[in-house]
Amino acid sequence: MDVTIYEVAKRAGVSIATVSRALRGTGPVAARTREKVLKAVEELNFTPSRLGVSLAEGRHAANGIVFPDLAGPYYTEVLLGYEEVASELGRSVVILSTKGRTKVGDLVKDLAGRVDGMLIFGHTVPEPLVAELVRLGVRLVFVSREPLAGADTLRSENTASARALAGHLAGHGYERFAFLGAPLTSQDDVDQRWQGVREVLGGAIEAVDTRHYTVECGYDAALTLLRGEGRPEAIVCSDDEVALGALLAAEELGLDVPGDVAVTGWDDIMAARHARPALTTVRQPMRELGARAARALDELITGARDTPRHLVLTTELMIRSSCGGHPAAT
Amino acid sequence: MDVTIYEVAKRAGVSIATVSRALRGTGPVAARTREKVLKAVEELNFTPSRLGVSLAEGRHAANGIVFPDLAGPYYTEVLLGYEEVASELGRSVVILSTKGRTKVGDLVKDLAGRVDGMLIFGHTVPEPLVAELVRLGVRLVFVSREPLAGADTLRSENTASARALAGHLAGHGYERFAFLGAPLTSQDDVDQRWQGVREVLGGAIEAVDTRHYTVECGYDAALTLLRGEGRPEAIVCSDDEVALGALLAAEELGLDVPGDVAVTGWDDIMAARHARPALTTVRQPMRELGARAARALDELITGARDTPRHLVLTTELMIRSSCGGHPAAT
DNA sequence: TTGTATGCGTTATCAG
DNA sequence: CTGATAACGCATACAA
Repeated sequence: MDVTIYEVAKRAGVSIATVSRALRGTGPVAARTREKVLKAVEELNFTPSRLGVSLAEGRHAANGIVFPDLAGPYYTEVLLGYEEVASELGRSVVILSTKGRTKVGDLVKDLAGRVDGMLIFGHTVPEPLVAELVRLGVRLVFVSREPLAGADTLRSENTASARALAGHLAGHGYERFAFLGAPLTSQDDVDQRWQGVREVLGGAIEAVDTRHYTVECGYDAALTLLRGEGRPEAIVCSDDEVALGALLAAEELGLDVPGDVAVTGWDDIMAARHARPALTTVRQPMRELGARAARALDELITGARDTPRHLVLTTELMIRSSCGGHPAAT
Repeated sequence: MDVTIYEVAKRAGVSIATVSRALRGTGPVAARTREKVLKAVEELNFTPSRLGVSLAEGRHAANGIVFPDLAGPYYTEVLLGYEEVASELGRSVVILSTKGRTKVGDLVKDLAGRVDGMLIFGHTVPEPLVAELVRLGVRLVFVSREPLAGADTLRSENTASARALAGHLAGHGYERFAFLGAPLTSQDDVDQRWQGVREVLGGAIEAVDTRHYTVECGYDAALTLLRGEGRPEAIVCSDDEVALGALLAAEELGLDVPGDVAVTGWDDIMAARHARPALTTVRQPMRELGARAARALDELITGARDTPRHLVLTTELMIRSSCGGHPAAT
């Protein structure tokens, strides 16, 4: 990456303007001239400097994405959907993980200076900074967060799905429930799920903090829960990984699922279908969340749309065998 | 991101050179002058344009990473280790997934124009292009690949670990083995593992193609294998995910692990420890692979080192219960 | 159809 | 200590 447009121009015996035009087809160029240019480009192995192009075009042709971590399939899937569409649209993606990072603000601002817009997961970024970014005119799309002014938001439906799930479980005749999830910070996905099941189950369900959304944390919390007094008949988990942990805990204790205790997850990650018993869960279109975010960002950046949009994608209740009742196909 | 250094200079009543110096401490600036500049910067909320800085500095302060996919913990872990250290070194990371992508060459070249160097997994990029990148002077570090000239390579030890694993299994008295892995393309990690176990087990082990390194593929392949004639006594899997699939297949068929058939994995992903039975596997320092790659790249880029280095990280045999014999702690 | 000149936002050199 | 000014690499109005 050393040869510049000037060298190409000199070798082809034309001006840099002509080289530029010939390469990007942005203006009239005589067929013969084009050939000369192309030949020179070939011989010199010229590739326009991204920096030069971006500076002149006034755009980065890159999207950012900030996530807390990449543990588990959820963030990964969204990321892949995002990257795929971004790439399709000719945009690179620059990542930023905030896990264990101090000075997130500086990192996010730096990122903002490298991209034309970015996807931010939930409440990964402190609210004041979000406000500042909006004020600075950074194109933003939030995934898994409540709507806010000045940015797109995108999420999967939670409350109604949670109600449906709870209703299904109640239909099996269970009467003592537990909700296993990380700290229920307001406004995020998990909180909405909790609210949903609670609306249906009321006092029959109690929440248990798992600290994190991991198999390990789910396992630990479930172990304690299942060993204690008044073991619940059904455990509704905040996501599939926590649920997989619960499944392991049950097995560890020699409890049959769903015979002794029913377990449900959320997301429908690949492992959910393969778990024993197969996990009843709520399928959320993770990949699509990322893909849509990339498209939305593109609209915002190109100016195809200038008013924020708030979208909620629908989910699907996947009844499998871990919740008991009528056994279903996997 | 609209205010430029000129506006700051004007407001502070100084030249842009002084602003630049005041901000980066790259030259003498009177205390009083500095104050004025800082005040103007504050009031205008000025942040130097990344593009301008990069163009002038002649560096992107960014690293690239190209991977085939992000399915499973392996790539994700390496990526996280990479991003963490890169961030520590003040470098962003821009990603590129090649899965299902046509024109990988163009994408990789574009990426090369956006970063100061990049990490490439195994043989994700066609060899001719690798050669071209090397020729162009792009700083490269390959992870999980055999050494090549002009670039760093980094991998975990495979052959000896595989021999140790095979030896351990042989010590349990098994006599019929199967190796479950994706197509054994030459030179990559899995191939080395296969060679290793083969050296020890010889004709007693046969290879089975799983197409991909996923739980699903492992499950399918193991199901066929375990249903067939001459069921193996031990299945050595190319990685933990395939092994988890094998575990599920065994359970599906009502076979006890390790009673009826032993199963081993590779990588020691989190799920390996939580699997029932806990998976005997070879721990590979995935996170460190990424971290080291970032450091190596930094050395190459800053010029702290100019001759390629080829590193092999050591692994650790994790004997757990899925391989039979003496039961061990998890 | 082609060339000239300017802008894009910094950094850094070299005179004052 | 400070200020012009030349890079850096390209795109693009505007002229010719």
